[in-house]
Amino acid sequence: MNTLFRALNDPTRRQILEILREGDLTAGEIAERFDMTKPSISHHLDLLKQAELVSADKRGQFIYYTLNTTVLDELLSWIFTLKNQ
Amino acid sequence: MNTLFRALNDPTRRQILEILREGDLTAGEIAERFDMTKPSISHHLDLLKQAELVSADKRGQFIYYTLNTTVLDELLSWIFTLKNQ
DNA sequence: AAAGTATTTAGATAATTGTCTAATTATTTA
DNA sequence: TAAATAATTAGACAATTATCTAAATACTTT
Repeated sequence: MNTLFRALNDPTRRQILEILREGDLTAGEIAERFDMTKPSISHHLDLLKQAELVSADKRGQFIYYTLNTTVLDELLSWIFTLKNQ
Repeated sequence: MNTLFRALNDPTRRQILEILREGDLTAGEIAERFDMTKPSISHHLDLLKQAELVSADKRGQFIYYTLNTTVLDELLSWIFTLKNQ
């Protein structure tokens, strides 16, 4: 849970997840959408990957990133427990 | 959302929320349950209050803290949107 | 009013985090 | 094989955060 919350605790990373909801993108395509250097985006992608919120798939020269929402189920049930629901 | 995620991004604060799920407690009672000084707990309570995850109710010399899960609804719908559900 | 209890505020410090530039690795194409 | 392209890794730096001790505020009880 710690890694998950840490990953979610940044607006850029949350926006990356929202963008990936529309479909897979390469690291470069993701970086294009932000006013930030590629190494910075690469670092954010790494944290998202650590939390298993995205998976990286290398195809030739490119690395495609895919949203992975499975790990959010754990978060959902934590919230529901808090809400006694 | 930023304040909410920031508040949730700490194991002590998440544990405070879990404890308050069982019922309201004073700041001192909360602090007793942690191996941490009262000022540190007070600081954590302040961040939870900023995120509106708890509310503070002063009764005489004591301040009772109450869990407030309403703000979690926003988080739930953000997660559901990500999951396309 | 003074002493005691509950809690917060202030200020300091070490650790973590987000960002950058420069360098490196890996792949493709001329 | 050399040059170009995609992406990461390394290293530095400023900002933020978690924690502590000491001091201040607020209320209660004697």
